[in-house]
Amino acid sequence: MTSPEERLAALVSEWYTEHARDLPWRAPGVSAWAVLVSEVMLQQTPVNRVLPVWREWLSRWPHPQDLAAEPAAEVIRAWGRLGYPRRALRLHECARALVERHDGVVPRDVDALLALPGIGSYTARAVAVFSYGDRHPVVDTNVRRFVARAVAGDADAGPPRATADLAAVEALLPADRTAAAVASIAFMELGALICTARGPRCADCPVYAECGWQRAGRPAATGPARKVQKFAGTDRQVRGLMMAVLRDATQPVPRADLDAVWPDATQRSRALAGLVDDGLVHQLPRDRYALPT
DNA sequence: TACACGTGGCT
DNA sequence: TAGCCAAGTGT
Repeated sequence: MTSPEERLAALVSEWYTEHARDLPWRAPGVSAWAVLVSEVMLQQTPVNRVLPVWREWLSRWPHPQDLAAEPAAEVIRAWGRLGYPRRALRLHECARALVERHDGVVPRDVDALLALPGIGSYTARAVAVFSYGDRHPVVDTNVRRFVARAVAGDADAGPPRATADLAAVEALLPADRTAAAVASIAFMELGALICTARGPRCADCPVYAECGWQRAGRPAATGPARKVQKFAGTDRQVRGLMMAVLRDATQPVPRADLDAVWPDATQRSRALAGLVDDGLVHQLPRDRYALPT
């Protein structure tokens, strides 16, 4: 007897073994630290942009101790243009926490992982599953979309519901922990390559025949459209421009150099204050600024 | 719950 | 072209 849930997991897992991308953090023997770094870099960031930076980081800092020993400025510079540089700062803090609290070893326990800076519900479980092979539901945007379509029969996932989302994915996991880990990465990969947000490639989908959304006649999305983040003209754009100036500088930068990136003085002040408040920028004497030491 | 938080490629 | 989208987290 095969339940519909077991069948979904089996079909997607079989598809994965044949069609998975050959990504370096999936290679056998890759350390938990390397997996953790990849997961943080991949937060809201496309694979192709992460690849070169991840290789550089793991070559430079193969263990948490190596990153922990660096000044924050080096870490932020090495983050380059990956975006959301607070992630770099948190990864640095995470490395130091690993050294202080876990002897430099990435913990296997989800609650211990959750207690680390920059590690949330997704990343904690991703590390426990993809690195240690344990059985936990791993819920990212790809998995939520796949479950919404294949199981619920909706066009898209609704707003995140942490507890319900975890339960919905848990219900799809095979009992065996190794099979569950494969299913978890397979759901993500299917969402990334086939069950995509725009233009899903349903003709190539291993679940086509049992997909709830197909069976329902591919109904259109119902709820309000997900609001897309504005960027042009926002503080985030100003922060990004200022960070680019500071990354490229070899000496502390006068305020005037940061002011040059944006015309509106009120917005400049707010952006810079935010960067200082976040710990991404240090204010020095004589109104000069630099990346944190 | 809703919002802030970078960057760049794609349609 | 302008908007959409990409393996989320913290507050």
